[in-house]
Amino acid sequence: MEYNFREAEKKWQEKWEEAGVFHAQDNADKPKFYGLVEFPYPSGAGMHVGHIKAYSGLEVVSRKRRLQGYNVLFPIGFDAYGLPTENYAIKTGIHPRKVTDDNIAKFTDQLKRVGFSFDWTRVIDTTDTDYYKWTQWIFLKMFENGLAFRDKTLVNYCPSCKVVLSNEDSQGGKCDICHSDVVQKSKDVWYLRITEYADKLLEGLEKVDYLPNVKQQQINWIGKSRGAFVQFTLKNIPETLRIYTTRPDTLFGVTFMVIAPEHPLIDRYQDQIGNMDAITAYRAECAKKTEFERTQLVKDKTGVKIEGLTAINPVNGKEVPVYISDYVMMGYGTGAIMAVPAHDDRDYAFAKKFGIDIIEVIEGGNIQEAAYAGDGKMVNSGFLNGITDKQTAIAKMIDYLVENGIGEGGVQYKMKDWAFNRQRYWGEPIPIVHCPHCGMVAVPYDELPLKLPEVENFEPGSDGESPLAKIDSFVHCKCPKCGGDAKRETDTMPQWAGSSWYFLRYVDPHNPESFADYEKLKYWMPVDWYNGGMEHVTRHLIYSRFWYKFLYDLGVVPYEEPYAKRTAQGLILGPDGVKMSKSRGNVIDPNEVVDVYGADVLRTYVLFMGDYEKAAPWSESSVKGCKRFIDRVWNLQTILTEGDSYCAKLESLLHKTVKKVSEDIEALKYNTAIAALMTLLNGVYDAGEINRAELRTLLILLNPFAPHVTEEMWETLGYGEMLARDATWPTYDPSKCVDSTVEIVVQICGKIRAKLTVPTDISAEEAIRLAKAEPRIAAEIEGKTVIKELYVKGKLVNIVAK
RNA sequence: GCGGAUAUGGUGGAAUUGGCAGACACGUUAGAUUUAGGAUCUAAUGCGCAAGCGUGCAGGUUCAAGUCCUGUUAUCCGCACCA
Repeated sequence: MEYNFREAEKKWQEKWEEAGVFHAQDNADKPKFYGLVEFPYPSGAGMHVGHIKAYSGLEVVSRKRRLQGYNVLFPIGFDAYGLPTENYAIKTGIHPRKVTDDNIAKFTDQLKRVGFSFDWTRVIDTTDTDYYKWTQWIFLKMFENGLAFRDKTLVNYCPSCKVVLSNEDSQGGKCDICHSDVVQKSKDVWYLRITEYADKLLEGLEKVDYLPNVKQQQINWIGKSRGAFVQFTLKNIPETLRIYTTRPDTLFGVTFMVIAPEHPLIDRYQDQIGNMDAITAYRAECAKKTEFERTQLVKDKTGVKIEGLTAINPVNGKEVPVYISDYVMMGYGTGAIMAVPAHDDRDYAFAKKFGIDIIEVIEGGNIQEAAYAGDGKMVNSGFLNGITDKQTAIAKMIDYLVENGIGEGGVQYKMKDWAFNRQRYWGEPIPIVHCPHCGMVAVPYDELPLKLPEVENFEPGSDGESPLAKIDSFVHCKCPKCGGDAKRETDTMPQWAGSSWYFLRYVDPHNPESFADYEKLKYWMPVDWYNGGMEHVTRHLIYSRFWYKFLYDLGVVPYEEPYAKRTAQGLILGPDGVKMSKSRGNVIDPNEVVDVYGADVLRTYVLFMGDYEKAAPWSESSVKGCKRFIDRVWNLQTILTEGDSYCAKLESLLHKTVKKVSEDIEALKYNTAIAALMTLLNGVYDAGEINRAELRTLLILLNPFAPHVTEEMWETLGYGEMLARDATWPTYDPSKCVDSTVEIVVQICGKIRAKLTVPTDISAEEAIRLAKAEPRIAAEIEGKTVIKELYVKGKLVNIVAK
């Protein structure tokens, strides 16, 4: 009797939905488990198998938890604002709302066909007014608390998408969406002051269970450094030049200063600069370079000496020249540095090129050859001379700076404030009104949601203005404060906004009074386990932690961290071993796999194909292997016998399998969990029969991976109505995981010479005696001196003889 | 350049505290079944005719090393002139 997976899968998906078995119960008496997967962006291309792998991990954990008696929240939703949809709308003229709805319908259908146990009563859509009302609400709270502000600065601008991008969206000088070169542009933009939470984000990492490299990436991204600010007086100019350094201990080795091309000092003292023409020319040259060029041309240092500007080293009164160079960034520290060529590679390269003095202040390197960044004895350094410990020297110097009022210790972060707006249509409107009298005024809370107006043309303005700016009825409004004529903010929020708090809405998705009820949050939060892609570890994961911590400070969410545990799945590569992409044509559509082999096979394969955390190529023939496995499970019916307890032949194997599968699922080792189930299956066929009690255990263990076939067998064979609702996860007896006899190897000097079957609890003496009694071993040690004899319990006997 | 990871059969990948390397699959080969193909079942399958040799490479520690130590190479990922 062949297994009709098409019929069975459809049937069980409907039954689960009818019975509501995967609905999370609020405030239930059971222990809770909140498993979270990154909700998809509903693109027109539909899902690919990578999504399936990403969701299958916690799908298995969630199903197992339910069988273990947990109240499980395993939700799904759609992160639906974003550029691809908008660009598609521009191209086709179809409204993004329609595009989004169609795509969501497509994704929903695909997800349901795989049989994921999501709670479909809690689906959220970030473009839904009931949802983005609260996104706007959180933004206004940030605005109220000074965390959302507007500032004019150089921004990363994508000329192709016509949008301002955050640093995170323009890594490597390429637009994250269309991959064209990003240019620098001066613009008035919204920022979220994420830097204010830098320390909290850093400290919070100590309390959570994230993969080590996830933590490390966040630490690097935040990029905290300790150092000192130092004031250098300028000759003939009534102003000081403030610099940041991590090496205040090398202050005596300063031979020049460098300021960034955009440094404001230059504009203020143009008259006193002898070579303003050359400097203006250099600045123009730098402005032309994209961020990418500027950071890529690392090898070659360029710059211009500023004639007429001389700085005075505050620790020794020495006069040093000031240069302008683009190896110093305006956006980090103070945009000015003290250069110590003897002990910094970049300063060294610059000094060599411009023929500037190099003064050694730390012994240990050869400054004729290269800069020396290591430790050593301080020399040429006044009161620091003779110190050999860097930390002591730094501490002493900072004390000196403070005492003399010329500087202080300080910290800097690589992380910048978050550019929080896009000049685009398909995003949450920023609920702010610009009033000529009152300035920026928040839209009152009771007017939320501020709905996205209908427009005809989604194309952004040529100067990078939002399409909303063209809608008069939207733009013109009354100031909520003074009632006078005012204009609305026309920028929208970036793609990352909606995903920064979605996990909170799942807890209470239909609440009209607040983003989520505090008591429900207290029950469900924090997310027990969050799985997603490595690519979201520095952006989404930091942003959402920031929003959550802000809400925590407001007192509207409990607990300090949103996610207790974070893991990441590896990519599924194309059959050609390269990352799947439309352009390469190596994308695998999950629907096709479901059609041909069934959902259970797809689910099993994506978890069996390799280490869950590593990338692995798709292999059609390995999919067939999983198909064979499922069919062999189905065919167990042909050798089923009666029996309500494990028979002796399979007892130990069953206990071992329960242990292995239970433990491996928790450790993200789905591939070996499935391998253990295959081993069990092979064992059953070797035994030639399986009784009802044994099959029951096998079905439950396999259920999280292959829920349809196991349900179908559960019902057909009369175990009950519904496995997912009625079954209990099996337990194992550790004493039964051990066999009564074990095969050990006998080694001579570490080389295997014989194998021996002995009782598991054999004594060392007895094992060695038996080993020596083996004819082959006896022959080997004949005439030699036995130096050492070892017995490793249940493993081996090793006899060292000469 | 900095940080992190990885390296095991023809392929994907397994291997507690160091203790039988190659679990489980895929593929391949042979056989059975089948009109044929496919599917299924059975057996074999690291390399070598052998003694032996085998976990990127070179050393080291140990009775014993994929695992620990030192050095080195390659690949991948993240950050990248961050002072």
